[in-house]
Amino acid sequence: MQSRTTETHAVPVKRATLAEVAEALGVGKPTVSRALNDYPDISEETKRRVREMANKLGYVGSSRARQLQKGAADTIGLLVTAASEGLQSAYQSEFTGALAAALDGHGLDLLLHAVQDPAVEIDTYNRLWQQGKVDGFVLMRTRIRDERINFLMERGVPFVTQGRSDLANHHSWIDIDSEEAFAQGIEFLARQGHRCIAMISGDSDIFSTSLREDGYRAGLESAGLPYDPTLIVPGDFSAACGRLGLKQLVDSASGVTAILCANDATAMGAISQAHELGLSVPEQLSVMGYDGVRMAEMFSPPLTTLSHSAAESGERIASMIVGLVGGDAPANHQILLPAQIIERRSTGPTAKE
Amino acid sequence: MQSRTTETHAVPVKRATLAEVAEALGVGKPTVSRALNDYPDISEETKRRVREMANKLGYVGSSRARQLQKGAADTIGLLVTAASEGLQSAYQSEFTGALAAALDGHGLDLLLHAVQDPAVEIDTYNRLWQQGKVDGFVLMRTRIRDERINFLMERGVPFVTQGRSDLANHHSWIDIDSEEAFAQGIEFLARQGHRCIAMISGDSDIFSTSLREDGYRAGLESAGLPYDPTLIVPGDFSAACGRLGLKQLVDSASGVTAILCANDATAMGAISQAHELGLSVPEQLSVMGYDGVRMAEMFSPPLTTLSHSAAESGERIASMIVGLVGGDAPANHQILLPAQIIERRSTGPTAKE
DNA sequence: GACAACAACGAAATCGATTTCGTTTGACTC
DNA sequence: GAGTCAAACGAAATCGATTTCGTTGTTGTC
Repeated sequence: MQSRTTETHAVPVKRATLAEVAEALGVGKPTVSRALNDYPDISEETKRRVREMANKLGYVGSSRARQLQKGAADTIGLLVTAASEGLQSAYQSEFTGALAAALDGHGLDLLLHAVQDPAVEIDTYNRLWQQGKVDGFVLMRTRIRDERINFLMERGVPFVTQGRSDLANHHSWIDIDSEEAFAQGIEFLARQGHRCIAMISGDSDIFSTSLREDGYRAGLESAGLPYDPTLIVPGDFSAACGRLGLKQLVDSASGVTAILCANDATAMGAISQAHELGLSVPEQLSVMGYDGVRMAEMFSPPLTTLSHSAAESGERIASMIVGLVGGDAPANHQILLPAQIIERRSTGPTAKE
Repeated sequence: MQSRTTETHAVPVKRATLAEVAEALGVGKPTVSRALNDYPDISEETKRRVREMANKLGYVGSSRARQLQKGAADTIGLLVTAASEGLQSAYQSEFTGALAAALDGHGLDLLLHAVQDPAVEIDTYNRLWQQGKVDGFVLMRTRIRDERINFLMERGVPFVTQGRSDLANHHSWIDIDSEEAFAQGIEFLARQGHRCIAMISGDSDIFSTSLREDGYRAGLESAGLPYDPTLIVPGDFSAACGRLGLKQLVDSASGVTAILCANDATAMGAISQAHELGLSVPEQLSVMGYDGVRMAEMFSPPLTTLSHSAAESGERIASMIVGLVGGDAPANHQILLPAQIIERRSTGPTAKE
């Protein structure tokens, strides 16, 4: 590693204030403020002059002062936890990007905070809210008995979750109908002739995990296949657990010919391990993922997956949180989006061995 | 899609103010403020009482008011552009997560903004700065003649770039010694017997791209291999360009036996395409990536790559921007970090055909 | 011509914490 | 006991925009 220093030549440029614009124009501050905010009691002529001068002086209102007075930060908070891999997770980062883009469309900024120690998670939500740095939150990966939700609801903090929760009827959320999606995934595999289909699941404390497992069971049932609890192997949405899970399934010689994974990362890990064990996908083993992250398409083999749009989720959540913060939406709003199968080459008809 | 609404039961809890704490204690506001900020001219006894009461009242200072008075936002801005795939890029999202975590350690928050239209990119930097929403910026993916750098330098806005630039001597940056890394990558491949090594490169307007190509050439030279310009195929750091690039190299029947890609995403795309064309990796073709993203390990085959730590880059950039913003560091600071080869299974000795 | 009604704009208060500049109290000196 | 000095604390100003509440002119009406 090399490291060095050089001189800096920065010449700070001071920012123009509203008072300066007012003085330059020989009018009062309220006039400038209202003209810029397009109030009806300012004449068109004055508004024009004010806008012109503001422009000329390169005036951009201080959001600090504005926030203090108006009580709004025009910022939404998003906390990612190391435990859920944070932005390491492809889906979560795609969603985060989409959310940031969508919020921008509403004039809001996104405050991203990495929570390292789970013990201070709630404190961080509290601090950001109390400090007035954010007007509300977006929560990813809702958990079973999610204390964040209780905490925020208790103090009336606006928030929208990506994923349902135990208290789903009492707050705003957006979610993918993963139960239905997993059921369809199983039926799809069954139609291809698979009789013994396993699932590598997600963290047991994530709310959505049980929904996905329910879908797995429902799919099995509607396909007329027996349900064997040992065929659901626990995981944590990581690629690593996909490797482990696959090895375990193969070692147990359960006769599995297809595996539906809790998400794409896990599916990729499973495939990677399968290759390592000399199993070819999909000839000897079909693997299906969930989420439809972009990388899935570039995987080898390209991943068959239950896809849903991070962009759409992001946009809808943005609208919802804007409504909540703005107070236009006194009631909670809940949206369930469907996922759809994208068939690629990690799945195929079962081999006749 | 389903959508519904339910009633909300939120009971807003008002936040305690400094004045309230002062009154509850029967002391003046300045006393509370200074006690909480641990000023020396407040007696220990008073500090204790103030802290106690503040705690009891659940007082958390409004950062809005604090910002207005102190002129600092305790927030660093990071803009991701759609053009550079933003958080779609595994490396960029890993880095972003690491940066957020590191900033947290310094008591700063990260403001993430997605720039959709390149035309308003500079405006956005300007707005965030003028509004006082951020104290400084971190720039990713520096470009050749990067106007963001000129803009920020001109107005004395604190910033640190991840990647050098034309003005590298005049601002703070952190970068990976990609030239050296690529040279070593080529030498590594050459040692395995490869004589015809291609490169799938990155966007030509990204500063680092030329460095990587220089490294490629330097490696060729030190390995005593001839340089053929047609063996550098242009790309854009995406997986898609990896697919295209590989196809092009194969079609041209150039006799290439190894490919060094501009980053891991491109390498994965290339491998995926190779498989599709019936080429086995690494038996018939070796592919090496750059960055060392976590997914690379789970790929099939696991990717040999020139790895460097996003976490370390994030931490160092955080320290640098903190220094700049705090003014402790009047001079620029520049750090060059090394990358190292992680040999996995996407590379191997050249086949004797 | 007196008075209501309205349009257009300003002075001053406000948001909540920090800072500047004193003031008070007590200890200590000679 | 007057005078010095430091420790401990407060009143008021400050940051910059917004809001409240008037205050000016103007127009319109009878």
